[in-house]
Amino acid sequence: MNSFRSVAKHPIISLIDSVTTLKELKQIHSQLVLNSLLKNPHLLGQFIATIALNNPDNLDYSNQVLDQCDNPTLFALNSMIRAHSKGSTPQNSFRFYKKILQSNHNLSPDNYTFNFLVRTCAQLSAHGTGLAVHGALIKHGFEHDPHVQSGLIFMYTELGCLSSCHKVFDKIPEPDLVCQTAMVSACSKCGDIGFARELFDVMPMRDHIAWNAMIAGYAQCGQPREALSLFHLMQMEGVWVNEVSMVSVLSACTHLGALDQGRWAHAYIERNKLRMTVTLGTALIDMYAKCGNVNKAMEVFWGMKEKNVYTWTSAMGGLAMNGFGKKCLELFSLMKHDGIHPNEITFVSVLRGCTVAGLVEEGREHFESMGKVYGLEPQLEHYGCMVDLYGRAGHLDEALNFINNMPMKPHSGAWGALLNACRMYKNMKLGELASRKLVELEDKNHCAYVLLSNMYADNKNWEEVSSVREIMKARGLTKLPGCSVIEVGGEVHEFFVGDNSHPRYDEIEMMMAEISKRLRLAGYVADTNPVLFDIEEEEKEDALFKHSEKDCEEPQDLLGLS
DNA sequence: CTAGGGTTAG
Repeated sequence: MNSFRSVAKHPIISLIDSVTTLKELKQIHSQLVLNSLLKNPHLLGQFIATIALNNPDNLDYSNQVLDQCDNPTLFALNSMIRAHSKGSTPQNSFRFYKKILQSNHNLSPDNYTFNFLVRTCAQLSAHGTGLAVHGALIKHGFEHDPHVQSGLIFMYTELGCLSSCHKVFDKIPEPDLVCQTAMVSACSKCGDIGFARELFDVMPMRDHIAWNAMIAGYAQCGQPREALSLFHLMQMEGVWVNEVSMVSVLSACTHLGALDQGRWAHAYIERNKLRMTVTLGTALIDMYAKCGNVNKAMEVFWGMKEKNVYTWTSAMGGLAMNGFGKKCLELFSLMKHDGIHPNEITFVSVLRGCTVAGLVEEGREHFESMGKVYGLEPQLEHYGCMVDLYGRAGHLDEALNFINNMPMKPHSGAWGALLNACRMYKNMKLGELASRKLVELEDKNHCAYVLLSNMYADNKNWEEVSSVREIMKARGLTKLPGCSVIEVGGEVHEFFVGDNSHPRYDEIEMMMAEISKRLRLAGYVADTNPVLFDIEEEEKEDALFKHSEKDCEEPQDLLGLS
């Protein structure tokens, strides 16, 4: 009996798990070769699996080892497909699938092979290939393997193909918990949250992952209240809550602007000693920053031992959103210094930081660097940010020039940013052009009409104002009222413009008057320019005082950056 | 000796 046939890991293989450097790995490799241990195909398979799965983002070495071997086992090849499906080069999975098919040692793909391959297709969003793999696995008879089935549902979810998810799911006579949860997730991610909930409600057994999937579904599809109420139910039913649940809860609080509930969630995490994962920390930072407590967001940020590109991007975006442009850019430098590579979304935060700091030239340089230094292709969002950057700085011609030189068709975001800038700087001519373009792109967009009519109002051109209003009426558009949301004692209150329906409106109005008085005493003077046309001058100032955002200077030494 | 469902930044 060959001792290498035993099921247990060879001690040398176990050693690799603790190896971190390539140098050490090579030493172990040469030891194995010197002792002829790698001639044993099972040990070679274990070796390859271990080094590949430990470094899925750099598979050069395991590729080399495998290529030197002329009779790799199915286990070794499956491990290579698996590692590639998890890493940064999933397309290479297919090389090993071919090796299985072309093997002269009578290998044929098994259920593991297809499970990993399906994940590769999901990772690549490769629709055609996904269909081909689906066909191949049916041909090889693995259609009824539950692991493969849940993998297929996951793949079609990533491909955005809900009807295919249904086709797979409906063919399963008795779908298990995992397939059911995958289907709940598929429906909520592909836009059918109602059916997701129906499925969830009729599940005979629901574990904490099923609950997490349903709560995440609500949080992701813009129904944060439902997410929170389902979380409440989850606690009532005594289901195990973990850090994944809390990420969705925080995300729901963020979308509601519910700082008190967000604080409660933070306290809950600490009280129950949940693991502060990178994802959870990032969700906390995002919640605090977007609910307006940027200092607390940064406190969480600095307290995190491990940070990834999401964490940094989130903190930078939060700083920019709260008006701390320079701090945002300082953080960008620190992030690069820490060896974290920025991605497309990071640059959205960077460009916003430049915009709020008014750093036009620096913004342009960062934009240029995306392609030249980081190999990232600017997307529509980045072009929109650049128009905003030029526009808010008053460089309207450059903003227009930028739009005209975009390599793709300018979207409403670009024209909208220009229109907004035209109003800020009272450029009627350009403003008319921008709003015309905006209406061409989406003729049901209120913003174009409203901004344009406000511009005419600024100019006291009342005839044009009413003509825009007439057009809006003719096209069935009435202005959506602006809405502010505030949360008090766990209850969320909404206020629309001119809305006095709140039960405690009188008290609120008295308090607002008091705040306004103190603001005036403190020297705050309302800027009445960018305000709606149809109210009188004193009324305008009154309306402005009730608006919640006030421009303020960047406070110093607040954010632990200096 | 390998595998499946849930989480974060625009």
